[in-house]
Amino acid sequence: MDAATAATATAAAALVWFRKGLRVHDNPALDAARRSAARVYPVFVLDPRYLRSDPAAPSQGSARAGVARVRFLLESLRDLDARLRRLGSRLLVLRARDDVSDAVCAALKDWNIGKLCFESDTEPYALARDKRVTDFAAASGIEVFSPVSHTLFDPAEIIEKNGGRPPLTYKSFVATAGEPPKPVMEEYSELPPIGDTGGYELLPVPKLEELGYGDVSQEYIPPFRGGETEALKRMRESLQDKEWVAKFEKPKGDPSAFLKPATTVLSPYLKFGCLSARYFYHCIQDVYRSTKTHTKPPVSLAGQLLWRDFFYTVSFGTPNFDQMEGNKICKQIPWIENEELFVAWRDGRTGYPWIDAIMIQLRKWGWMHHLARHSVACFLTRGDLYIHWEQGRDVFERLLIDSDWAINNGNWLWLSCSSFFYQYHRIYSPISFGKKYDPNGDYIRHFIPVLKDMPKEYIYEPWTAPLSVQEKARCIVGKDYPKPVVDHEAASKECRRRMGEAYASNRLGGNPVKGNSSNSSRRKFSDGGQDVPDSSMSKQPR
DNA sequence: TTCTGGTTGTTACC
DNA sequence: GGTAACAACCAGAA
Repeated sequence: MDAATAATATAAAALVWFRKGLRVHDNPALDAARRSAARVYPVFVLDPRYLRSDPAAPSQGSARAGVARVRFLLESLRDLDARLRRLGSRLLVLRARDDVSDAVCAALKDWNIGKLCFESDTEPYALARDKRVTDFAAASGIEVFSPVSHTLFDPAEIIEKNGGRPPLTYKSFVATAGEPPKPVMEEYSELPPIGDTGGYELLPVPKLEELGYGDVSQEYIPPFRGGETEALKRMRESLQDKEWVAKFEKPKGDPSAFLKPATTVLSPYLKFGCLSARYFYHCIQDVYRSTKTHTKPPVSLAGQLLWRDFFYTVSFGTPNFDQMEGNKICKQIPWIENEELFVAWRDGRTGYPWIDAIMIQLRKWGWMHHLARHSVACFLTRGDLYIHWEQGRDVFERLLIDSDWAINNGNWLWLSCSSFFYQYHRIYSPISFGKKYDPNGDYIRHFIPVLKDMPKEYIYEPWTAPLSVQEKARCIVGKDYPKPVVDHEAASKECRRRMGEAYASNRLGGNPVKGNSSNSSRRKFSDGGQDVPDSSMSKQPR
């Protein structure tokens, strides 16, 4: 159903189910509810599976989310509640006993809801959850309105426009997508009141301390506060500097900048929907209209929002997108298993200060610059350790405050040269890449205090410092700070060799017996086989 | 079948 | 701050 039809339908009571989309502006689901019902119940359901403390997890938080992201979520909910209250409403925070969908269905029934409105969500977990609710609604005669408003475009529409498959390059995605719809930005001063909530106990948004994660050190508070209010303020501040916006080129940012990050840091707000991607996109276009020239996609600021939609679209149209096995766009690579090396990477103890500082920033802030993410992802996978990208993906997914299923998986596929990007001989140096931006090592000194007195000559390679220098800096390598877990020169060389081998066997792989070379120009999406290459391209068959 | 272009490598050299 | 060599990938277009 489109927005206009939704608006004309009337229902006595509507329930707006917030999940992502934690905002009032450009919120078509909320908009449809307020137009069509005399009473509107804005609901958020706390998911115990997402929030329950897990003492066995490698850092404070739940099994699925680190404390930084949980804090960001709670701040966002408090802000949403405050904004709804200014409109004469409030956020109804429910606690699911087990399954979130059960809690929603119960509320729909208990409050005699005639219309359910929620933002469409394309993640597999969300699709399964939402289907349980929409099935219940259909069986109960409850009208459902579920608009696309998390992304610029509707991923399903783009796939259809592209002939039933997702575009696999950014360029073809942009060509297919065209211009995004405009945001819904109508101002209004009040919402319909909430109705009778019966015997429901209405609790305020819980405090982080109430969730049982123990004492959360002040050290682990990221410098970004959650919520729509903060999102809009941050966006306006970023867009105020029109020259900066017009000249923005993503690959040129400084990954070591942390006091004033080189990007907008709006990603966590987009992740939770505190900021509408469409509103942001259109505000950027306004800035472009006021400047003589501006950068273009893929590197421009607007181009970054298109990247986001690109990954949403490919992830929606690719079965098993979040794993190697059964994923047709993913190279099959025999990654090695090495718990010791993996834990060293995860906990920021590789002995490479640039890598470790980034991983510590991740644990403390839940955010790092994009290129910093590249450095550590490359190091874990095809660059040095040759460990499975899914293991790194899990660490990022849990700890990042902007952790986003489609984008996180997409970037790990990219960085591990498993999909999208295939130039595996391009490897980030864990020494020179950071040094290029921050020769003094201020970033390292900030996140790894034990190295703060190491002279700049050695800060990226402390194991090369003479013992007298290490003693003077009160940092003995091997005691106060680890020795490198691998030799980058040798490890990266070996990784290149293995990647070459893996690629060759992917070309040979699939079903060389069944494969029909006369057919090979047609891309086969329906079976497991990849096209059979010209034998002169291949190494020895095995 | 062939060609082109691809957000974000490093080092050496000018 | 620019360029070439390094070794050589793929999807999409023609």
